[in-house]
Amino acid sequence: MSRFEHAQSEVLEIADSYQSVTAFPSEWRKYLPSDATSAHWYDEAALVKLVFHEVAHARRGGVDKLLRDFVREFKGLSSTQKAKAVTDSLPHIKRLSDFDERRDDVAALLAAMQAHSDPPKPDTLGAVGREYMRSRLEAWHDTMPDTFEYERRKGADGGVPFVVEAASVWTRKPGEVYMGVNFSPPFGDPFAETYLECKDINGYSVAGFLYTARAGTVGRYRSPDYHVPCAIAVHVTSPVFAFLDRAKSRVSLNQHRELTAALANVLWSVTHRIHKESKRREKGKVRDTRAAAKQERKASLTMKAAVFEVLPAAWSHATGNGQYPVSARNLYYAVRPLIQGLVGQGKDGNQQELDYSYFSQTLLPRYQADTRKPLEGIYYEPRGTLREPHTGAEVLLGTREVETYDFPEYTYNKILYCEKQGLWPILSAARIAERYDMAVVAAQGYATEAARVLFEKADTRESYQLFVLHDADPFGYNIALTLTEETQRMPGYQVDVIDLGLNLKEALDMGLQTETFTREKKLPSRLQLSDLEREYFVGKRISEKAWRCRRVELNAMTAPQTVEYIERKLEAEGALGKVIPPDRRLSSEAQQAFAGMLDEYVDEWVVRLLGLEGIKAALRDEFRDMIPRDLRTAIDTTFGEDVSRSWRAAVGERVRQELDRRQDSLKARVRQSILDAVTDTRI
DNA sequence: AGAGCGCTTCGCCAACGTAC
DNA sequence: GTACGTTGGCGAAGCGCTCT
Repeated sequence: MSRFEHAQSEVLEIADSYQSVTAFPSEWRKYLPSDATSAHWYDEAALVKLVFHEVAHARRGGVDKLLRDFVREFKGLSSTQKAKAVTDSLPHIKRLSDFDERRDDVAALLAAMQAHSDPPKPDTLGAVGREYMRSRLEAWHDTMPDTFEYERRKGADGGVPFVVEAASVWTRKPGEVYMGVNFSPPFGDPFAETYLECKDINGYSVAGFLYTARAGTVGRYRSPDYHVPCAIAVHVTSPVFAFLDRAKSRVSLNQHRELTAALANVLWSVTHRIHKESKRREKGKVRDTRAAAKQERKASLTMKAAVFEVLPAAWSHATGNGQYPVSARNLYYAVRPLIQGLVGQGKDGNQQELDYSYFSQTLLPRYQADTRKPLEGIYYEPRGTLREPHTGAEVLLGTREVETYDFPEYTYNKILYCEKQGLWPILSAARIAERYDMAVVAAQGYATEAARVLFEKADTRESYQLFVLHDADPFGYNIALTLTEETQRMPGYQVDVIDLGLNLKEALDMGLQTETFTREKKLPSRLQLSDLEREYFVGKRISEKAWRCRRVELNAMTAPQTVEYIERKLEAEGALGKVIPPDRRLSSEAQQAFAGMLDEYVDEWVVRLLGLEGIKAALRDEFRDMIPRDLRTAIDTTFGEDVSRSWRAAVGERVRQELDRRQDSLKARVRQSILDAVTDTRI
């Protein structure tokens, strides 16, 4: 809504609330529409309008006035001598209808009439006056003593006189604005679109001006409660309003500089004390609210502080005092209700919410770093998998899994970290892990803490060769970097990791396809880039904070290319050979294998020689009645002893009971069967 | 001229967002 | 899941304006 429309929309509201400040009849001299007007109040256009209004009237059967009579109706021109002097200057005009042929002569008429009469003084217009305004304002409001102010200005605007007066009084309850024009309440606000300005106060319409002066009382222009409540009276007397038709009035007043300036002036005079005091109170108010907000903030904690404060309790609650292992997410759910009431309100005025990733990725690690002791039993969900060659074992890279993982002896001597999980099927099919005795970590992007703990262990406590495979883009490079060097989250971490690439130059030399991507962040600051890499990764700026860059992804290679690439790089980087343990281990392995295999061999031949399968079948048949029937009772008994067992276990146990009970006779029968078999001459 | 106040600037930190 | 750049709010410090 424009300022104009805004002002306009207030007009009706204002009009409704206005009351006349005068009561007719009254004792004051006042200008009435029926009073003679002065020639000085007209401009040419206004006089033309008046003259031809008379001419039109004559056409419809009215009197076609003599010019002389018309002139004498004006203020200061009623004497016959002055009228003669005016008419003499227009010898061709007898009656007003004569202007029909000579429209231009109206200007001459106006000039002559103005020349022969004095401009009327504003005093002739009269004013409501100080005492009357005081009595009215005090009658209508509960006012504060010694706060009444009154100001009057007289003047002329291009010869048209005016009197403006205004009064104000401090009230106990918010007051009103009373507006009068020529001793009458105006239809609308005649100043609605009039710009009023005095000193640093300004505004459209009286209400707007008063609002800026912090003495607003009407509708949307009402000042806030902490301002000085007041009532204002404004009165303007001027024939100007008689000449302005309603449609034109509001806009036209902007032309009346003297009048509007005087109006703004008297308004300023009667409101500047209110203004000052309101401003003073406003400052206090602002200070108070600021102090209150500050107090509020002090009373409430930041999210971080609140989380740190409740973490011990949340931990106890979530883990049952350390009884159970609990994921970071579960701990988060324990923290959430506890910080209620500790943290303040967010920007939207609602209680601030704790974001899971903020909690788990920022606050929880920082808390543990600050307190220098990890929260017992809290683990992060695994992400990524380590696959051992030969054994087929898979290790999920989670906190707990890595903690309990023991490197298998003489099984592999290399670990490859691969940024892309999708590469695993290719590596698996190519049997790279087995051919190089190399475990493969298939991950997604940045390594988890667990993955890096594993690497640290493999590098320092054991002596594995570590490799990383990544995209030829800034983030791939950074992933490789964070696998080697410490980060905020893992201070002190330092592991030798061999970078297999993808290196940008190599990728381009291989003729791999590049692709473009949009970067909306700075490059990771720790990267050391070659000129070529800088050209590709810095890219071209396409907007305020976006760059168009190029990269090569691992996926740009075909599967055979990938395999060939990895093998080539492993050779080039001096990958260790296959795992071969020392002599002692070799012979102990051989002994173990020998013993194991011999045992198997003997077992098998004993079974065959004695015909054990036949003996077993015969005994099964013979002791068939040992199979228990009271199975449901047995299950009930077992469950009663230990509810964690299964029905299968209960049945098995019952069968064993029966076997144990009759083991002597069983043993005897087995013994007899074997003896029979041994004495059998067929062996 | 000095006190008091408010505005601007700067650095810090919590929190968020974007990238993998 | 992790890394780290960006944002936004706050307080401290410094400066300048206003008022007395």
